[in-house]
Amino acid sequence: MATTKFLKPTESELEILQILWTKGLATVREVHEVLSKTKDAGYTTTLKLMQIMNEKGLVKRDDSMRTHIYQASVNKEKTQKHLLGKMIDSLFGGNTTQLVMQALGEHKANPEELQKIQELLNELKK
Amino acid sequence: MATTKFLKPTESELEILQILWTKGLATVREVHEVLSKTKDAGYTTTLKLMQIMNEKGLVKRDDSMRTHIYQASVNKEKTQKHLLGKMIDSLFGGNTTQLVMQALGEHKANPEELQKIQELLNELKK
DNA sequence: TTGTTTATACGAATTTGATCGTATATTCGG
DNA sequence: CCGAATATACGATCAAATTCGTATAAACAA
Repeated sequence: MATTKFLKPTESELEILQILWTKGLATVREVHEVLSKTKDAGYTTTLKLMQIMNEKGLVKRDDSMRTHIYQASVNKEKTQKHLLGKMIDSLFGGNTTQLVMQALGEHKANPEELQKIQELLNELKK
Repeated sequence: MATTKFLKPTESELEILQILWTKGLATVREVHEVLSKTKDAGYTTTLKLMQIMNEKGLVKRDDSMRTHIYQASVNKEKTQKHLLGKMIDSLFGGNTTQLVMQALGEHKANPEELQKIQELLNELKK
């Protein structure tokens, strides 16, 4: 079995993945357009990043046309899960509850969301 | 007011901060002793890291003796809060609920901890 | 057709983090 | 007192991430 090692995306790569996870398919220009709203970087910088991500296997691309079409090749939930686990270890000493409490305490959620969490909590209590 | 900009600790620095948060005061050797249990690095590497952290203001040290005594100079909760916020933004697109759900779903908590979360949830629902 | 725009490729410079060797000073054991 | 152990300082190297300039080719507009 080809055990695909998890490749930790860098900060910049994560920003690009976010965009690709949202858009599904996108060109470098489209990604760059979104990116440049919050970040100050040239077009070729974004291009290079995405080329490297392609080499690493973080994204796939269709280069059958002049303008290549990119998409994420790593799963969003898996990536979140993995990085979240790392943070729980490195920042909260493995204490998930503490992380949850901090997250809930600090960043307010609306009633609907609280309800969703409540439901999950009910499940877990059983 | 001197608005002290938040300095994002690196992975390695975070490991050292963890140890200092636990120990309170510690020498380079003590930190290194703990560190070397999980990490393979030479003594001078740890020393250098801590010196840099001192320059950055992440730690303070008492160098009135030959063997310097270090302590964290950044607050544990504040640091957790800050980095957690960054992760919510960069990895969960600002959606705190999603992070909480993933954290709870994936990493099991015991009944007592669930109870604590329940209490916080009750508070928030009001 | 011809010049402008838009694309990728590629290489190089820069920055940052991590690692370690070596120099030097101090302390300690005997 | 003297050699071994232990401490800090400092500079150099290495790798990874980021950034961008330039070359070149394709598409487009007039």
